[in-house]
Amino acid sequence: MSTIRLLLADDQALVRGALSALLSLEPDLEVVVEVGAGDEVVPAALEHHPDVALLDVEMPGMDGIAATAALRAAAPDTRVLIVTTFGRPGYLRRALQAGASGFVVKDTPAAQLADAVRRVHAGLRVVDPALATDSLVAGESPLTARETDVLRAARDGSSVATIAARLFLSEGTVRNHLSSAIGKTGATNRAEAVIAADGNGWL
Amino acid sequence: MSTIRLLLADDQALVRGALSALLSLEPDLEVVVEVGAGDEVVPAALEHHPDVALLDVEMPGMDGIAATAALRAAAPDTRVLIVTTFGRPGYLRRALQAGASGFVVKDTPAAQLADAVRRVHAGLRVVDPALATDSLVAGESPLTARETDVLRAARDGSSVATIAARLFLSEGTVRNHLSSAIGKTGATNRAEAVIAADGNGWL
DNA sequence: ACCTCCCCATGACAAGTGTCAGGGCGCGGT
DNA sequence: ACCGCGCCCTGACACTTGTCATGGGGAGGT
Repeated sequence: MSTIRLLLADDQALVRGALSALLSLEPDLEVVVEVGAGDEVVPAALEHHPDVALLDVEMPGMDGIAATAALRAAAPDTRVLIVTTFGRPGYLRRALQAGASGFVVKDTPAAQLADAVRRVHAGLRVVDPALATDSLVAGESPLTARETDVLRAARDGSSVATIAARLFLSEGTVRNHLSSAIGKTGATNRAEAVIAADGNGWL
Repeated sequence: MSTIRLLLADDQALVRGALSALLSLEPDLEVVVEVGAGDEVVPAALEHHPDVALLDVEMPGMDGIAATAALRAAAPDTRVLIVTTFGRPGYLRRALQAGASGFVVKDTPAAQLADAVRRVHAGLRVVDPALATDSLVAGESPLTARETDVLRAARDGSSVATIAARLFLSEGTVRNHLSSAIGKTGATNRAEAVIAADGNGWL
């Protein structure tokens, strides 16, 4: 049986190189290509035909979730394993919806990573069990599209006026959306709502 | 000449293991102990006498800066190389003040890490050049102790009343400190001030 | 002794924010 | 045809927030 060919995507070069070194210790695994941005994933996959792609969620250009969807469409034979820092419940759900076969957070023991890769390659699903339950309780985002937009625009501390200008809305509308989002997130406050929604991976 | 003995501290097990694998590829480097929390650094160092300690800044328990200071006091022969995700200017300055010999961000090429370790071991200082200039322009925190406290308490989106209660201050005083911090950070707004100060590593 | 800076506080005003009731438009499902 | 829901808007009200003037107390430097 031949080796499992891997694509590695992470924006931090040091982590990327380190993971590559770690995985290369396994005789049945081989890193065939490394990239540092989401939009390099598909071209690299088309050129090197990896069996499994390890993607970080936080990346410049295109994030790991979008890259997953793009990769599934362009190279359906390549399975996707998400490897990320943050165990945001929403990330897991969205990653699986986008077609990922596995989801591992970066504080799982190093020894398990190679196993996860092999399982994904074998067609199994790999999901952090603790995270899976969190994902169920947190569920899907209760926010409407517009509420999400407005909240996202509020992340940098912008005022209502600025948000309204950026989204071409009236200030009153922005405040209504914010108020509604605050209610849905159980916050009392714009800043709290942003933190809550972001923590659940809803933004 | 014998090998350089390394201590590795990072809260993400996967990254820790991966860095260990990467460094172990170098014949002159040897990872003798790995820890996942800041307060485990000193005990581990006392037991294993590493030549160089690689510390992450963001860690549970004690952060990498505090761990650096503690390590310098407890084991002066061990040199410290900070390896961190965020190139916050304030981090660099505070790390060097705490006695670190080097400062590397995680998106530097993997090949350079081993070099950085060797230089630190040789007694040289290793500092990301781009970061060094940023650190100069950003400089030291202009915030007073109290302003820092208040801003830190405001990070989670708390209201003035909550902050005041938590810090045993009057609401008016909290607002004065906030207003002053907003002015100093060039923000127009509490949320912006938090982001700006945090981005500079002042919190 | 004096000055400066930080700390804490008060009171008052203007601006920004969160909430609510109301109404119009469009879309999809019963 | 009707209803529910998301979206956009208005106007009004109460509350929070940011700013400013002002003042007292303490620590440190000249």
